[in-house]
Amino acid sequence: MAADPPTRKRIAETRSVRMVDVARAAGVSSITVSRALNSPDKLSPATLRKVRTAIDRLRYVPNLTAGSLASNRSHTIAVIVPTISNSIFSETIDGLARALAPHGYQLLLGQTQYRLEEEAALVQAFLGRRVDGLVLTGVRHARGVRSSVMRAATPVVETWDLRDRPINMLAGFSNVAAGRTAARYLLDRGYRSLAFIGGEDDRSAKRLQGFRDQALAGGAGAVATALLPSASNPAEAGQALSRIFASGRPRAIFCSNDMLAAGVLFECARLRIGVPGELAIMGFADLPIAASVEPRLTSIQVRATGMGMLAGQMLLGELRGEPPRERVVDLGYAVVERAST
Amino acid sequence: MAADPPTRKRIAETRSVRMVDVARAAGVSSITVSRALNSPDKLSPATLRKVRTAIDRLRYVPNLTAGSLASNRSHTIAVIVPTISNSIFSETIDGLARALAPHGYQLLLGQTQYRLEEEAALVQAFLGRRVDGLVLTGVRHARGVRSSVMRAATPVVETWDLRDRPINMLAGFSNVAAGRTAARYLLDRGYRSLAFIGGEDDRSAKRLQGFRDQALAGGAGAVATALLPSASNPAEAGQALSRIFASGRPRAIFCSNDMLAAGVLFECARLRIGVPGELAIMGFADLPIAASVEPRLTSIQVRATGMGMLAGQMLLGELRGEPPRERVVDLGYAVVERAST
DNA sequence: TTGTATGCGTTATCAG
DNA sequence: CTGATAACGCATACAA
Repeated sequence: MAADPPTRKRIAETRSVRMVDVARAAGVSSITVSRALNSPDKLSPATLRKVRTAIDRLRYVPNLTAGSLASNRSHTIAVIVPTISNSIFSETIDGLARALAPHGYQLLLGQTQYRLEEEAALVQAFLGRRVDGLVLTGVRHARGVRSSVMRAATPVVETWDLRDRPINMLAGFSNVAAGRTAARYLLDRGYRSLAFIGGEDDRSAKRLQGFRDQALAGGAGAVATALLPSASNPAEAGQALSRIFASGRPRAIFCSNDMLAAGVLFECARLRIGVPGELAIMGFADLPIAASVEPRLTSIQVRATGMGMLAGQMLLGELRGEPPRERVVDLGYAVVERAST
Repeated sequence: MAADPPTRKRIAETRSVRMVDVARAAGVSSITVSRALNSPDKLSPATLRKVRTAIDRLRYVPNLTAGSLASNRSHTIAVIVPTISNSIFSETIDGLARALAPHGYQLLLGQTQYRLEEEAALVQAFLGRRVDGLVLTGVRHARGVRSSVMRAATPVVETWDLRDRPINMLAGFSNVAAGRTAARYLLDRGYRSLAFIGGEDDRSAKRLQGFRDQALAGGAGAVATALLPSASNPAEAGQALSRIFASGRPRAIFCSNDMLAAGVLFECARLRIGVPGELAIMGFADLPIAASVEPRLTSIQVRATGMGMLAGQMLLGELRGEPPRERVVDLGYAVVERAST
């Protein structure tokens, strides 16, 4: 009893029920118990019943650690994200979890707080745990990550960005192209002076790059820019707006995350700035909140959940030994036009 | 090389580098390598250097699965939440991860989708993995959960609610009392007809219960109520508001989550309903968005992150063998008054 | 400070 | 369909 130290001690000293104990109770060998658990169809119904009865009676809980060591399969997938607090990533994790759960795979979670060295340390730790697969965020990694993963021959899926030669597999989209599309969309609607609010991370930087390139190409001037450390706090985005206003009044603003866009929208409400009349706002990711605020936010939809599910399916396929049809899947993105632009 | 099937096969057939290999290369025994990894201060500087050189040269990655089996310590904590998509829970997970990371513990994540049987299955799976600790959401569990956990003598912390006799430890607050406080707060400000929008889960139900009890005791009539399956989608909250309006116009509404409160606020903007002039809105959890919307939301702050951190500290203490000072910690809650009421 | 012997609980292999 | 035996790779206990 965990709540009761003396009792607990007694139990801890009692050796826990093992497979052989079940085997003895059922009058079979321990390998038969193993099969009852892992491939029940290989046993006769009678034996199976005996074993299951013994398992229930002894309340046997198989030690999966021992199983992992023996079989060299941990039935564990690790996912590494910058932070779980940014809902774009929790959506991806949710999708991944949903894809894996029916197959009995468990999820190990690691957060880098947007620091590459942290990612490298996590990868090392997860490889030590002999995870069966790895899901990474982004395509830029600390040196050593790529080679460690490849040496371990662990299947990996990179997400949330695109490139030609992934470590192993990739399910993502082009952030640069998405940024370009945002600029083109705004330019097409006649907005000439543009601004950008986003995070400091690699992917946000790429969206900015695409946005800026297209703005220049389209004849708009320089893009007023504010970069935030946290990347998803709406209040900070509101403050960033003031900083941008300090050096001029853009006609439209693109935010690299809907939470930031929402923060900008709320700040406009406080400042009595009409949206989209005086300032058009465009978000990114198409989170639930984008469709809920007033006016509803135009956004770029990126299928965060789908990315997680696809990553899961790619890993499962690889683990089953099926060669994947495509190692790089570009899930694309789509402009969702609403009232804010 | 994961990207290259033939090579991969070759590597898979090559036996991976083990501790003995490092030991041989360094001219020591394997236990010395083990100590270099786990208790380096017990080795002479010279030996330590030799071993580390060998580790680097051979690119040795310790097999933590084998270590877990031998030491009966997995350095793994499992956390089970209804869903990671609800940011109140991702905050708690974040706090937990932050508390554990410096101590080398990894996090296993399980989602129940608000289903108790799912929780029971996850607990079973995690106990099989011999996690060193378990963090559960809420105090209501499927039958068998309590006894399984106690039999395994695995430290466990329940969160997000309160009760006298936890399975083992608890870091939470009283949802019933929080609901009462919300009602009292609104009644004190003269709002007489009250409404509630929340989820269908146990904790939301308790907030409603407290809210309703206090409303009755305070002389307000029946509480118009809408229960949502998803518990955190702002658009659904907006629709729920219409349903409530169908049977009358409350003067104030309490939402069991700030995301829902925000959705109600946005719907009011669309319907041109003044907040708080015509309808006062009160949220729950004090998420970042509460302080960002216009008008800013009055909310009940519950320290979601702190709950996770405390849960982590309680587990770490227990794992170090320190008897906890308190098995039940009530983290309380606080009304954060803003412009929406 | 370092080493030896042994066990952790399961699954793979091969045999029957 | 069932079983005997040998790994799996590391840590603990004890010894030197």
